[in-house]
Amino acid sequence: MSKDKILEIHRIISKNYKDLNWWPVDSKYHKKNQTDPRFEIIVGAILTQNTAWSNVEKALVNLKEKNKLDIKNIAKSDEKELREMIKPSGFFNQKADRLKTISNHFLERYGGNLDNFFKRNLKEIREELLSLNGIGPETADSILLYAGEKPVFVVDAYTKRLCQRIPIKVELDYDNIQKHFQEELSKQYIGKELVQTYNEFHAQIVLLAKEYCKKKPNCNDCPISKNCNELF
DNA sequence: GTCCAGGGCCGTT
DNA sequence: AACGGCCATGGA
Repeated sequence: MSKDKILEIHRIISKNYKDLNWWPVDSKYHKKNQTDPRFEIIVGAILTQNTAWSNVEKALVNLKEKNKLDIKNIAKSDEKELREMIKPSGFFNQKADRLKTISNHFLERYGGNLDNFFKRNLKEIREELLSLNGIGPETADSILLYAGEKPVFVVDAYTKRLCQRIPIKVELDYDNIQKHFQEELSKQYIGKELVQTYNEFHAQIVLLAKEYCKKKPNCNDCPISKNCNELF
């Protein structure tokens, strides 16, 4: 077996999971209300922290009903009301704080214009996101990749579990896993294609992990079982 | 009733 | 630096 299996695994699961409409946003809503669809992704990235997406969707519906999928409107909204709206997504007290924090940040530093934020240097804006209370590495990178279309690979609990079972030969902490994926994938892709590959591959890993590489794994029929040392 | 979900923070070792 | 407890809802 080759010393790293990332590219091979990517090749295989790309066949199984195609044309993923990952991180869908409500374009109609944003068109009608003249809001920035990237902010919906940012809100979703915070709301989905350790939370099922189905619960996040309920919160997003509530936010849309009151036109809160907007930086200024969250920044000036009543926090109690905000908590109520995002309640279905769980951890609603801290998440309301986090939405406030990031909205205030974008409003104060960038006049609420995300172009002004995203056009800056990648390392700088990643550090800036990480400096905000409630924005850790996965949330920051989800924002950078899915909202900012930056070449950043998102590592989540699914990715870690997969790496542990395959296994890959790097320490299983966030930075090392990310570095490994980025080194391997950037051998094959550059520029916009690389961004698109990071985007889809993360989504593909989530689907694979939900279907097969679950906590209680389903190795039967798993498309990458031959590339994996784990056998259940 | 139990387990789990597209994490992150904080306090204790 | 590493680890455990905590945050909370809703679906399986």
